[in-house]
Amino acid sequence: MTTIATWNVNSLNVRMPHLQQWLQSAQPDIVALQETKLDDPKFPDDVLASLGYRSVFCGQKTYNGVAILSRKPFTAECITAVPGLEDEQKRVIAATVGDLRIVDLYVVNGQAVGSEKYAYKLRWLEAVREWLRAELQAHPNLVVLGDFNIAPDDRDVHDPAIWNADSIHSSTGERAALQSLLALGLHDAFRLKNDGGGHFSWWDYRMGAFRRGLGLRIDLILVSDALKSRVAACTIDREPRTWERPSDHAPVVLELTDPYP
DNA sequence: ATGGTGGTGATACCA
Repeated sequence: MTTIATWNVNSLNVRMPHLQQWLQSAQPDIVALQETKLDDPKFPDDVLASLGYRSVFCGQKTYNGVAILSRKPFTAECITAVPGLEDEQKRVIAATVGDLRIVDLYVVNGQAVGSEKYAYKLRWLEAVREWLRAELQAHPNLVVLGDFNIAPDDRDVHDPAIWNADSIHSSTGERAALQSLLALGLHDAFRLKNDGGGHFSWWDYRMGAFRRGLGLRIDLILVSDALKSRVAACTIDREPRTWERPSDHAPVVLELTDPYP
């Protein structure tokens, strides 16, 4: 079995103790991180190495920043930008581990429907789609995971009246953009194993949202056609969200059976 | 009804 996780840590500086504790208890093979908020020289790759994880990372100060951790060696140079997209923001990293291609995304938040940041979100997702089209051609065993900042459908929001067609994270345009990624031949791994609503990966820090169960499922793991039959489980680990000074996101964990033979 | 919380870093900005 291979365990692959995604977690928006909202500052790796602050969350390093949480990450260490979680790595030790969950024992994932591969972890995609978002919002590390660290310049590359400050990335704690030595500490992670002492815990048994190699890392590749692409960060900046204060905002954004992504990384992939792996117990097994990376077997190709990593990519840290969307080909052909002009973008200062460090939001993507792709790496290869064994027979798996891993693409880690920190999708643009988008602020509000109709804003400039919303337009940037949709433009960015279009460029990512064209990149993923090429990645799929080159790497049939593709996992695309991260903070998508999009709740795929109404089961993925606590209140569809609040999170509606005009709200950021659930708008018609964002959901269409996500569907066009899936149309490349990708599958929302969580939905391969769970049908119901009320499963969330993010809760606002404000108004006791976590305690009251008011969340969204916006952290996703997508798998290619070739990997679909290897998905054994996909779960959201809410426990780290209960810890003191938590990230506002919970880790999402995919379990893949090993290829036969 | 606005502000409610948190990270960064020193003041607003982003989420």
